[in-house]
Amino acid sequence: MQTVPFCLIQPYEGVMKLHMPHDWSMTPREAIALQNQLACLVIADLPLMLDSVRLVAGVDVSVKPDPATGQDISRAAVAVLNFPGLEVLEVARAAMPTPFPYIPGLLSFREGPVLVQAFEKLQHTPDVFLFDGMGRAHPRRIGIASHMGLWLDRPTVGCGKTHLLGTNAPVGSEAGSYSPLMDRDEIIGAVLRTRAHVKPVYISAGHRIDLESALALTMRCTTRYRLPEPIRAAHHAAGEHFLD
DNA sequence: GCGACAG
DNA sequence: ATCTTGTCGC
Repeated sequence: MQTVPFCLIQPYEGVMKLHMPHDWSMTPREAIALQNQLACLVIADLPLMLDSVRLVAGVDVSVKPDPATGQDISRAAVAVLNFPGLEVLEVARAAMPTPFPYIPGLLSFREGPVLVQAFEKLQHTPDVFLFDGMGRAHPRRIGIASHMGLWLDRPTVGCGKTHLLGTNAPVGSEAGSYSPLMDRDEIIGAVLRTRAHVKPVYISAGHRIDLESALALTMRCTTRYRLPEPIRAAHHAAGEHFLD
């Protein structure tokens, strides 16, 4: 009698429901038009009660050329950690040919498609997602964290490693210090020193969360390193391990 | 025209 | 993002 190795049994569909399906194949000009349409749906003034958070997800994508064909392959990883323990409970992955060039302001059209595939495999329903990139701190107020937040209909936070938009005063040297990130008269995010003696990160509300909650969550997800643990776990999973 | 520009 | 050598420090 044939038996299926237990470790190979994988449900085809996960438990996450996606709420904002739309086509990803479009020109940069059309992508900008779509962003302008979707931006008004983003909610960025909703407090998130951290005491009610049980699961936090980190999201990341790596791009590497296929050794054989040379074409770029995007690999997405979503790591689910318990909170506040920050132990990795699940890692969902997906891969596909990179569908869109890197254009500042249009990152979600490059990384969104493969991320959606990874979201569909999740066996947990995270209370909040941390993204490697911006949320509202974006020219049209809809960076990848906000855009994916609409698909997930769950709280999302943008945590970028470098600057995209906005101005800010110098950030204090103490862990937890931050300066508002301004675009004209609007607060679009904050530059946050997660640890002493490290470069600050760029935090912004993604969707269904406010900036204050995003900052507090980021600090409570950060332990020994500059970046919060969920993102580190996702980055690690998207980079090295690749068996799909 | 020139500089800036998430990952 | 990825490309890459050495180097400083626990």
